[in-house]
Amino acid sequence: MKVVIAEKPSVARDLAKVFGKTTKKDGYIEGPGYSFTWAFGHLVQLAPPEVYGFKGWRVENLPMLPERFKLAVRQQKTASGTSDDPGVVKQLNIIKKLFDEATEIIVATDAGREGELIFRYIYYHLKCKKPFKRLWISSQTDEAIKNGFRNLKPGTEYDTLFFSAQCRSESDWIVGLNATQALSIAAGNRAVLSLGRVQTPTLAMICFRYLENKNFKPQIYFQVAIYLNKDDVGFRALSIKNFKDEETALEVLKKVRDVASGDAAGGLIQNVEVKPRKEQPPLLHDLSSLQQEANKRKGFTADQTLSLAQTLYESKLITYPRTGSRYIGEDVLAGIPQLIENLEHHPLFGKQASFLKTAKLNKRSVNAAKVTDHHALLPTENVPSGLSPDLQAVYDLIAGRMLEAFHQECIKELTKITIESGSLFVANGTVIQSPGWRSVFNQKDDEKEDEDNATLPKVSKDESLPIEKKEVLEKQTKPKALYNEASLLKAMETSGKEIEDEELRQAMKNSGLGTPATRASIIETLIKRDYIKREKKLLLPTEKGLAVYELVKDKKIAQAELTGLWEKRLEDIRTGGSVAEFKNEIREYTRTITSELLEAGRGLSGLIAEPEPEEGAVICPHCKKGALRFGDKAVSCNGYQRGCSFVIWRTMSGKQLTDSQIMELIEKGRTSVLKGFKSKAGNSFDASLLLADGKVHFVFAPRTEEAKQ
DNA sequence: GCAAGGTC
Repeated sequence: MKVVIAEKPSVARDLAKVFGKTTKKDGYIEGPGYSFTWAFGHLVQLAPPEVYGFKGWRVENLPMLPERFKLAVRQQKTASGTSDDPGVVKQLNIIKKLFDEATEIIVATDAGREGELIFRYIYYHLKCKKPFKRLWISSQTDEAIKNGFRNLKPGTEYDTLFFSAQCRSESDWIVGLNATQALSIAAGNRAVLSLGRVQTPTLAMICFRYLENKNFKPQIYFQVAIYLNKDDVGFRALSIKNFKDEETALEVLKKVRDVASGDAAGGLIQNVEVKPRKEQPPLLHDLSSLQQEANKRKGFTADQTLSLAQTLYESKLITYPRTGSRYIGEDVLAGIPQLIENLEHHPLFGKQASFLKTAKLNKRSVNAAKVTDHHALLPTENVPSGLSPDLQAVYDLIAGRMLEAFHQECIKELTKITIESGSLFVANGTVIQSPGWRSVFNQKDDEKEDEDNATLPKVSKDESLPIEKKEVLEKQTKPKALYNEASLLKAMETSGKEIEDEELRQAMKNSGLGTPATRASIIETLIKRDYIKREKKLLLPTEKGLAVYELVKDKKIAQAELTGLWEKRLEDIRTGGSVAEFKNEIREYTRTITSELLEAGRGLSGLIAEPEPEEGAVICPHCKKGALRFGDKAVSCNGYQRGCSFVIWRTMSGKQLTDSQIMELIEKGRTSVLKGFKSKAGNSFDASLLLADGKVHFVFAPRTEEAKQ
């Protein structure tokens, strides 16, 4: 029997379908001659530092540079700490059993670097030795799948891809964990001050923009506006020049031949320029553009949108959401007319669907070469009903975008009228002649220029019009806007470089910060660390975030370019370049940044405030701070983290345990230490949570002999 | 108690 392993259940199902009759089993699907199993993303990952004996967060451990990395089962967090995720363990056992029985292993994880890593980590963790073949497809249509199975590649052809993936993974571990511990320890170990290749440049972007905005000195300038009229259609024209001081503007104003100054038609039309402009429809959505749109229109956070999209995906209403491509291939295009027809009764854009059914489809979003692991977001053939408003909103953004993307161009007419009246003035106007794709949502332009006239009358050269009013306008230059989630996601895609052009932005994506699947969680991490906060729609740095930024802003770890540099090297490795060289450089860099941060981070200690104890929290009598909560089951003093040399204890019932009672429980083996450890010195503990007689006790005890005195 | 990456 051949065993096929996919990255996720949905792909395994798609593959199995092609082979005809299949039976669903626990954790895999059985078909004729094949079994199809799956992972759920990374089931196996790099082991945490403790596994190498790096206990606690201590200077002596740094830098942590494992010679050979170890793998561990993905962890889950529970009230009593972290442990192997039972769902993952179960699936790994199923995979192991299938691999053991297999005559051939076929790797069908996503066709990309991380897909390769997902499989290899599982394979090496299970100590499997069987050779494997690789299925490499970028589309899940029956034809593509069949073709892929006819053209399986030897697994070894992807060894260098694995090496590059492994380097990415290990380098993020080494740099991220060491930098995080170094900064946190230096600042007094009172809070986690995390740093990483992606999160720190992201924080830097937010802080830089915030400071730039705050320190912006607006320049005041003046413009002269005149108001003309023809056939009862009024419009406004502005002086071509801006003026630094009001006096000059007033002089220009004075020369304007308005009606009040006795000139019945003092505005001489010097020139009329009419230009048509075609506006292509937007591309189909990828996750990032969906998140941006949902943030702009509905105020959803990136994280909310991802989770709503995941729900729609699990309900089989939309295609795979964590895609980074905004294109589809010809094969998918074949199914689009049906998808459009399905929307005919949609209350918002049923009409447009009906129209599009008979129109020629715009092929701008069709480009198989730009489809990577997954194609752009589309609705599926299933028609939803009774969705919650939020789910419906996200569904509508995806379905509506599909209509837009295949719709016709929007044709606009740009008119520019130049008027002479003492000096030169210009009136701009935009008229939509054929809305095309814009009729789907009937949305105005994003950047509506306030200098534009909604309507302009027909005027001709050398005509003279009355000027009904004139005035001096005082204006200010504006700073760049603070980031919100939409603009931050956009900036992350292009490493902070501002690129308006959609296609150019697509091209830059490969060197962007993070991936579509991880950006939302990066933002959430920065919030969790108290580096940034949401204020209405804006993302603003906190004091802590700014302090960390100040400290690291000139270091490589805060530069978006670091990712670009790594990517270049990883690509070298994929094509056969030296792995050892890159690894050595990363280690060397880690040594440098670790010692720099240990030194520099000391300046932060005063800035990291203690969190206020929560309402009803247990207060440690020694350090007078609130104890940590483990769900509703347990609390524990976190004294050793904040320099309190005592760890305190209380049982659930309020009964105090003495040191000797604790020792007795441990010695009798009736207690298991869930967190921390007991030292050989007897009553010296690092433990904070004990289980005895099936009851949870919170035990606070002196950590060392010295502390007891 | 840490990274970034994947996905339920």
